[in-house]
Amino acid sequence: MKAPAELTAMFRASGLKVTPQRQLLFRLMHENKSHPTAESLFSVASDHMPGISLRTVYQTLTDLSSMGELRLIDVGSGAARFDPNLDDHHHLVCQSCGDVRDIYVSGSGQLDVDELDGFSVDTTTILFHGLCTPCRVTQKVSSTVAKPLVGISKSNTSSKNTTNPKERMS
Amino acid sequence: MKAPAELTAMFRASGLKVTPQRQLLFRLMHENKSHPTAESLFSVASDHMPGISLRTVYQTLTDLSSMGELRLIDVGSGAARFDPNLDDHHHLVCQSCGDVRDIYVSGSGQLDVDELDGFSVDTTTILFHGLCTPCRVTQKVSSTVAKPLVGISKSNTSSKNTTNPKERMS
DNA sequence: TTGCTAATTAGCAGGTCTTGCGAAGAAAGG
DNA sequence: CCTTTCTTCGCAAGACCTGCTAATTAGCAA
Repeated sequence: MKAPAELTAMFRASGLKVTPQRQLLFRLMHENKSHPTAESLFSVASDHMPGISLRTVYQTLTDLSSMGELRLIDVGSGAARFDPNLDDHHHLVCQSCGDVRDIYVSGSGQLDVDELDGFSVDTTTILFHGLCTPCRVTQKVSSTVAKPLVGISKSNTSSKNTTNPKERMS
Repeated sequence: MKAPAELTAMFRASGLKVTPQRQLLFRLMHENKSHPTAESLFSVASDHMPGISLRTVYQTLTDLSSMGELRLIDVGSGAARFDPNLDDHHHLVCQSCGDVRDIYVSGSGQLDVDELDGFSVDTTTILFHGLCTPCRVTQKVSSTVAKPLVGISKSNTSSKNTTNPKERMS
């Protein structure tokens, strides 16, 4: 994703307005490696700008995605995540803490596939599910934790961050 | 996924009861290649057993998943899909009709990954997004269809199948 | 600066998908 | 046939996301 100043220019060039809310979100997402959900970004944004609306966060993230400045990723944990890294890369997902990390995979473009017959592939997404180092070290083999279909739910309503989507921002 | 008779034995051996609802769902899922959602399976099940509850379908699919007889797949279209194919395989997802097909990928186990440092990979899921043959033939290049974050929504309430999750069952 | 107009924000209602809960019902086993 | 325990149904509720609209504001021009 481009730097805030460039995004500002791009937005104005497209007839879109650059509001303080958008500028804040540009800054918070720029080089953000935490793969935040809309909700977790909202939480951080609220610290900088109390009163900002979750709706606005969704709106801006969606706008940036459709401009190609953000990649939307779905790791199956319930809520969509947003990634400003536009390189060709994939993701590591910790099954314990839910953390998501970028990973570069060589040769993923020419995976050897059987019986494609007629299907034309546009994009390939690869998710590696496993345990990150902190979680692997901490945990004994806690066996099959019957996990619900949807992701680990957070019951924090716009307050501080809890566990799952770790944020490390300015 | 095992055959209905075997599942019946397994369930009883675990102290679980084998109800007509479960037997029907065992049959409907056995060798089912359509990757149904709970809702679409419910729709088909309702034709065979009017009055069956969507709740029961969810319950049984979840049970089968945690017994390892069904794989839960999330192609990012909003609703979870269930796959009785337990082979090591991946999925082709048509961006136009939403259809999901199994695909066998050789060498996906030893993808060349950079900087794994410490992360231990348990499972790898690969999604190929593109167009299936029917959709590719039909469509002109309909450009960027601004697609919502959540999947194509269906407003059919437990009636016949509409478009998205195609069912071809007994 | 002032004024205009189109874009944006906030907030809430509503939609989709899934799970929690409890009363009524049914499968297993004696 | 009876008892125990698990299931089913149906509804309420929760999580996530989008539609709608009145009030506000950015950007531009005079």
